[in-house]
Amino acid sequence: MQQSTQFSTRQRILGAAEELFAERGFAGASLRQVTAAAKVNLAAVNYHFGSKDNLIEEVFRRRLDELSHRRLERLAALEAAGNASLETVLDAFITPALELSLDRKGGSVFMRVLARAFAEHNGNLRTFLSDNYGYVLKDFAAAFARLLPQLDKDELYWRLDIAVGALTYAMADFGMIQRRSGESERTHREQMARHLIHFTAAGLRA
Amino acid sequence: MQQSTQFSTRQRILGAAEELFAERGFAGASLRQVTAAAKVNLAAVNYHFGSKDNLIEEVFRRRLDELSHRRLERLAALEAAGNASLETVLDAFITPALELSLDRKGGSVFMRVLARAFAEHNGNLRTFLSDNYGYVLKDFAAAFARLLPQLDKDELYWRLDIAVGALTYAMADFGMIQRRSGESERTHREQMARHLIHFTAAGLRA
DNA sequence: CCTAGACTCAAACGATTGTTTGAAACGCGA
DNA sequence: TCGCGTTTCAAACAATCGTTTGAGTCTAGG
Repeated sequence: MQQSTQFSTRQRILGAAEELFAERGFAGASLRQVTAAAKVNLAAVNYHFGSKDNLIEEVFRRRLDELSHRRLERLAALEAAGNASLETVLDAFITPALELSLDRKGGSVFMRVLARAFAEHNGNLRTFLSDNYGYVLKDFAAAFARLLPQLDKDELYWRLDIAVGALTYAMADFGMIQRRSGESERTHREQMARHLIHFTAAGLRA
Repeated sequence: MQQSTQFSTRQRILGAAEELFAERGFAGASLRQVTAAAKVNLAAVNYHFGSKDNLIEEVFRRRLDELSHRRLERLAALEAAGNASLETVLDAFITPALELSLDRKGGSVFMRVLARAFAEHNGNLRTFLSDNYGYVLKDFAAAFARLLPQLDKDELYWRLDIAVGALTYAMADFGMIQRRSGESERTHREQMARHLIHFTAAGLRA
């Protein structure tokens, strides 16, 4: 099924698809553009992934499997050490995403793709993400419920809903804030994570 | 240039385009789907709007002209009455959008389209919106700067960036919160606006 | 060396894309 | 009623879409 050279084609398609989906959307990026950017043959997509829809899902799977694991790992460590607070739990959610977007050349590419997925209000994609990675949000929601016992269930879910929105939007770098010249991408994103935790913790606590 | 019957075709195209853009994105919704939903001839789009790109811009213009006006109107009234606070200024920004999404059958349709526009990171659309409606955000930013004099410029812009993200995402109803059965669309959205103001004010103040 | 399976490739499939065309239908002022 | 500008219409344009095909190349195992 897989060989040594398979790394190349499969992985390059996923990388090119990720970037083009971020830039032009799922419908807006064609397989010809993807395969041209990846420098592979057009038919390679259907050979390795079966269809465009499967390719889209695989773009998410490649990142979200590890991202989800790291988030829950940090959350568990926090609870085990007994120093869970709004700030540390938010950090457990944000920092893995921050690292993911820092160890890649493009920066926040995948986070932008993820934000695009939220816009697909009804569709296979939302179902796919909810079915496969919904448990992560559920676990974090439970942690927040423990930290905010004074809020009733409705109140809590409203605030978490808004918090997820703020995180998604900010991590995707959709905002108007430009990186200051001389400031590195790393510094910029680390500052954003810091502000994001501060802002969101205050909103949840309010 | 315009006649009594022109209301029909032009306006029905805009309405159908708005709904299909919200549901499938700009690239994902074809002109044939739009004209079929609007029950007009395919060529009517290019006759009335010139091109698909122009149609997209017009979908925004139709709503944003009035929305921007109402937002600034409320903001000015607040400042004139001398009772500007974080909550009231946020209300001046949110309530007109709330009303817009309530007086239409589809609900939050246009707000979803607007959120899609933010995902088009580089493109004519971001430039178009920034050029034509950027002054609204600028005026509100100035109002917030007056209300938060203890924050330096950088700190303020970070927080506003995150706040805009939370507002955009929440108004587009991208979240996981489902309307409770028996609860009207109106009640649901009014509750959301209330929580949004509370959350965001706390985040800005933190 | 030879063969079987994994992989790549150019080419083509029918369907769909945005846009254009020219003629038909409409509606109002003269 | 006539005529003219506005609007609608079916049809077609070239281009591009996702997908399939079948022959080709490559490489590891016997």
